[in-house]
Amino acid sequence: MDDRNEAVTRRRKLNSLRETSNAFTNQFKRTHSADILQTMFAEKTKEQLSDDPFVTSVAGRVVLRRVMGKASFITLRDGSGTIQCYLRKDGLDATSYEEFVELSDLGDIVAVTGTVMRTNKGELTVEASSFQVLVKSLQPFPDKFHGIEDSELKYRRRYVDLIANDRSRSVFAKRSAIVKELRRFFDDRDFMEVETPMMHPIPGGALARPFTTHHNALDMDLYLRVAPELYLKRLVVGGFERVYEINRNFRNEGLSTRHNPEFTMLEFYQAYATFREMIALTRELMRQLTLSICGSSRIEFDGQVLDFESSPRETTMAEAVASELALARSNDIFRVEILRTMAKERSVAIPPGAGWGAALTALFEQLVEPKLVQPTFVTEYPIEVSPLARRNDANPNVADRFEYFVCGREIANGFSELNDPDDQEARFQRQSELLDSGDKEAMRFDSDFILALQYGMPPTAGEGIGIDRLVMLLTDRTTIRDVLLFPQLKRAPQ
RNA sequence: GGGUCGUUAGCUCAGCUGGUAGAGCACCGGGCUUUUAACCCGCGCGUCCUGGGUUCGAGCCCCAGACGACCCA
Repeated sequence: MDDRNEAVTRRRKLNSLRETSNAFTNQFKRTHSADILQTMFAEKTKEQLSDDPFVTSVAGRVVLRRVMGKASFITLRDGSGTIQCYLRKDGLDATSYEEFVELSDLGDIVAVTGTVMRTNKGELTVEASSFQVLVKSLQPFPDKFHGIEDSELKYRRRYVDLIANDRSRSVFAKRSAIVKELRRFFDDRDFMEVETPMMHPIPGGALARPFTTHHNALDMDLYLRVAPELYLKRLVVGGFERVYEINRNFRNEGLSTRHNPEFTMLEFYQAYATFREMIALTRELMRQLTLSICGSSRIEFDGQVLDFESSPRETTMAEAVASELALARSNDIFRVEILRTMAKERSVAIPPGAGWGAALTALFEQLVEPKLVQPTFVTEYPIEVSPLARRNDANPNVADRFEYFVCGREIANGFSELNDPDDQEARFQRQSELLDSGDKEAMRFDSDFILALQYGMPPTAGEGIGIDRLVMLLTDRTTIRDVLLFPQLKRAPQ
């Protein structure tokens, strides 16, 4: 029967509304948001409210609806929170109460004008003197208790998820707060926010496969950026000594609980600093962020308590891998044949042309990373896997670089920047050889960047922090899709 | 790319050994003027993801595919 089909009955109700009024009016003016009312009258008793009536106009989506014959309660949600409304047949004109009972539904956006009261159970409520449907919702409303559980529906129709699930709303509110807090942190330290190109003629700044596109008027292939790094360093050459950018990167890779093809990255660069200062800055940033966003520098993630107050652990990559492999002789960690043997024994895949550095890194990523639960800084990354980082003065095989891990996840990557144009040129050369031999993640030779370094870049340190993973950490979400408003999915069936 | 699990009413989910498809909420009808996931009575509204196959008979078994989740690479 059609009259049991909710979409049809809602459509019928809309038609009735169209007959008597402007069904999609924009003439209503609300005077208060839900949270303003809740704070204004938080301390007022039922008696105080009835002795001193306060008239208000509110509007929002009907998220709960309880009709009891000649009186009803609805809960409205607006952008700020919720407020209950009480509608009595005697308190409204007959047509308004009729419109409420017969033509409004869960999910409609409605307006209520009335006086603020408190119910017998103590809930702040607007007692309606007028009621109006502002927007008729034509789609059935999700389960009022369970909301939307189906992950596919959640991601494809995020708006429904946001309407139905408090948890989702709060994750994205927190995400916004985190980004705001990051800006404040860097602004307070005299960093300047900049925007650099998203479309690069030569992709660079990270070991990753880029997306390609084409500019018609210029008849020119372009790449969506994999990182802003090389442009930000050009700005440091130009004299902006502290810059940061929060923006999207694009990497043409698979999807997983930790990877989305487009993701948000914070990168910042500070002249006359070294990676040591970046480590200190990161530590302070994390302490402040956890405190302001989560209310404590001890937070829970995936069932584990993480401590951002105590001094973070620090280790070198070689130390970490050596201790994991329990090597008999300490020098073995520097011998690539030994590493290859150990990798084979533990079925760790080592890339074909890998030297010592790439082999060590592969072992590290697969054996050590997942075990770094408490905040940990890992230093002395091999030069082989660090084509843009400054060579260590004492050990030319490693870079003045660190990565920061929490709960087995890489949160940040920073280093003292390579500002020797000749060394950079040699590193690019090596990368383009790798590219030619089929490594799709290798970097391209960027001669304009070399030119920039030839003008002279002050000694500088820089760092990148993956915002999505940071948000996951601070909102206790184990999948990146839960912190992206519109995560990438396959094409919907049919 | 590989493995495992899932897809049943608008939503959340049951469905036995293969035998005419179920619940709660929502919807629809009735009652109810301070409710709180309101409650009470009545009503089950369906492309069982898609396409093949086996069978007298398939939501269930087999094959292929789509989408999703998790794990691995």
